[in-house]
Amino acid sequence: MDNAAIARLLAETADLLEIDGGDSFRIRSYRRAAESAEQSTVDLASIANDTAQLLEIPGIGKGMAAHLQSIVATGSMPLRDELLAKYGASILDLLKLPGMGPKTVALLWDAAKIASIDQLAEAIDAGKLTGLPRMGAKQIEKLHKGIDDYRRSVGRFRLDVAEDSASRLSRYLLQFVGIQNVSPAGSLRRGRETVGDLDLLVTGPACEPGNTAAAVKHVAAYPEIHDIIAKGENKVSFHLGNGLQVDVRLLPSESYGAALQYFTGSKAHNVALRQRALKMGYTLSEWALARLDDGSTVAAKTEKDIYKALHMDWMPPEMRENLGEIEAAAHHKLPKLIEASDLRGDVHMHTTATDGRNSIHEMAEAGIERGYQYIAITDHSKNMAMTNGLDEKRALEHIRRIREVDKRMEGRIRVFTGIEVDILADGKLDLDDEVLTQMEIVIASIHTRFEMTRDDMTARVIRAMENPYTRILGHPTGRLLLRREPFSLDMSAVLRKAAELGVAVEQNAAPERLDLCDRDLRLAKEMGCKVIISTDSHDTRHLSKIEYGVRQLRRAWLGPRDVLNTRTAKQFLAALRPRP
DNA sequence: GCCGTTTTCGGCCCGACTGTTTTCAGTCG
Repeated sequence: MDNAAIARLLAETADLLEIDGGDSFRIRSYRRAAESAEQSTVDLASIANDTAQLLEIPGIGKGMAAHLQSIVATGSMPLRDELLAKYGASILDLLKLPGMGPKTVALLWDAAKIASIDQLAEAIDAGKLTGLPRMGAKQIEKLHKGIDDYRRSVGRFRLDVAEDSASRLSRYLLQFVGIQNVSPAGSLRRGRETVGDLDLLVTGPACEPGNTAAAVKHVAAYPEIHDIIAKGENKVSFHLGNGLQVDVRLLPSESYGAALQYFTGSKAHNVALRQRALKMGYTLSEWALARLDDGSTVAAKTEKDIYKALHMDWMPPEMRENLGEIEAAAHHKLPKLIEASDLRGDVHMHTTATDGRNSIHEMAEAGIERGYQYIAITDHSKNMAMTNGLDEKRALEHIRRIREVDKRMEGRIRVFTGIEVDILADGKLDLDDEVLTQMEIVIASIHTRFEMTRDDMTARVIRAMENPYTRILGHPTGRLLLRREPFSLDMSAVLRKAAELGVAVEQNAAPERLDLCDRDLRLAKEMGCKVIISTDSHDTRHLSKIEYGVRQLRRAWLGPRDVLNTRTAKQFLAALRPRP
């Protein structure tokens, strides 16, 4: 069991305890232990026997150490089992609905023994919720919508989760001598923000026709398999423990390119490509591009061969959505897409001054390690009380410390002073101008999800951008993938205004955020809106998550010139809206 | 349940917003 799985069990226990009405400080200690487990760089399972070593981890005391040992030994712990027996596992799904916290779950349980989303939906339809305390019409409507959103998202997985599963499985598959190559295809390869299932293409001597039995057996013996759906000569389908469906296909190497092309998709791209092939007297399948008349193979071994035979340039998978890439490739006019290595700086991150886990200096060193020429320290402002947000006085002290570190780096990296200010209900920022005027980078972000109309929400964001100190609009849509829908915002009005004012819009690269979807990004490019990409990192490790945001930019055909932080430090500052 | 001690127990990030309250509880960040 890895640390992440242990952390999940502990967090789950905390949720259950909360529903059960347990002591809030006790609950918090379970949460902290979960966080600690997740963050820890030592493999907990391997040191579980050594109690002394466990106790060295912050947030782990005698009780928690015993829990950990139980988890590693049995896969669970008595307290969790007890609570699960009482409520059932699916009661935890209820907490995923917006506006639904432990108290409300407990209320629903006490009043109507509701313990799952399906039961809640039934109860709403039957009108059983009316009359319950704190359950007015609005609240019920909110839950109803939340259930709809939830049901739309089940069965999909975030890109980073799928990628993680894919790379672990790949490592396992490659242990087999006859397997030489494993490539993810499908929406994972195209860099979609969420994926429905995993397509892995496998080649090597053990994958040649008539010779696959041993390789199939190896695939089916993968320890993380939950249940096998189908097992044939060339394909094994199964679910992983986390519910992700995986299709592993064994392919002869001579049709590898055709298969990779076919299984990468998208469907729309493939349909258009096959039409093109037909017009040229060919037929395209997962096995090969072949002549229509005599069936002889024209190309099959690599994707490049196939596109070339269709008189096209090879294109990155992120572009394959039939949104003009076929014509562009045929006219040899594909744009150059941005790459992570083009970026010269990351300008949104937090430190221990607020809710980050590393110091200014550590973040700077991590920036250097990534090859950056500059970073910006942008901690939270006072309205974010929970994060220990900075008030005016602390913000000024913090700037002084940032400048000190900047000086101490002696040009190895520039460290910009900055702040992530909160946008209040009326669109004002929560810090005084005297402080903001000291900052090189002012990111204005919405953190509170107000129940307001689309027009009011849009006006609020625009008002915040009209503040002359705002240089960047931070995580503009507030979405959390598979958990929370974006704000109700008129995105084209926001982007138009940003372009007009010269405010840069942030693509938040964290894989659970990816604020701007490809459509928003295309819109931003069309309108000449400045775009920056950043990680909103709370620790040094998170800086590498920039890759996920970059893939989203690539899906919208953005090149290095379309993104401000591909520029040098000086050029970057000059490209931002001028300070008042 | 953890931590840091005042070695035996008290403290443990807090403020804004919403809906249903007629003065506040619950959720969120």
